[in-house]
Amino acid sequence: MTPLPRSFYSRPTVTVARELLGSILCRRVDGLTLRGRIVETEAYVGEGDLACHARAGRTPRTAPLYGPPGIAYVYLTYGMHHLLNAVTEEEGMPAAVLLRALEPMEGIEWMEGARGVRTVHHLTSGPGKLAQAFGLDLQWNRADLTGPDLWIEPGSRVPDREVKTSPRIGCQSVPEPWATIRWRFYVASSRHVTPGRASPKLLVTNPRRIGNNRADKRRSRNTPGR
DNA sequence: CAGACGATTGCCT
DNA sequence: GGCAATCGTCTGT
Repeated sequence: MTPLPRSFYSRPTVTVARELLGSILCRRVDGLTLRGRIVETEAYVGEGDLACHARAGRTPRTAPLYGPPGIAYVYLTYGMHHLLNAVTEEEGMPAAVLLRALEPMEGIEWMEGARGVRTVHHLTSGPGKLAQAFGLDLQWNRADLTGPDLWIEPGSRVPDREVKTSPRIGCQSVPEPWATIRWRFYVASSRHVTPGRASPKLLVTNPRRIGNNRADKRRSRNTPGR
């Protein structure tokens, strides 16, 4: 099929994150094509976004974020998981869309071999899982997403009523408003979106009780800055 | 050059 | 729900 053109990525990152839902991530490998429908994404937008790696400016690791739109930004996290991003906006503007979940379509056996699992709903339901299922590692950093080895092609458009948003997963420790801005996009009806992790104890406090008990009131008196 | 830290996952109780 | 795994990258000495 025809890959999405570079101009697709050369737009506001939040728009690209929304529009990538329903598109198909593809890789040509071992004489076959892997395909998965994108059902979950997150936008990371520039040095001012304190959840974005570019918050520290241009470093050897973040350099691809400053590169041309339509290339891959792949990095290793927790020493073992690779995460795949599509670089967006014009060259020089560090921003990207993190691919968080796919629905496997083609090459499922190959993905199962790469993942070491056979349960299809655990194959690509997470950013680390989908990179592993597609055999992507640091060697794919800066790879051209307009093909011919790795590319994203148009799928069927996901209607607005199917698209939901939430804060980005794993960004709860960054300063506001970046922790709660709803820059995660996912297909509501998909069973392949990530379940997400339970929030840390202090953040799951019943909202009706925040600031409504003695301990909280004493705390706020003693530490007015918080 | 030592030390801290993840845009996560899977296994444990 | 808790927590360990594991290493590239960044920071500060």
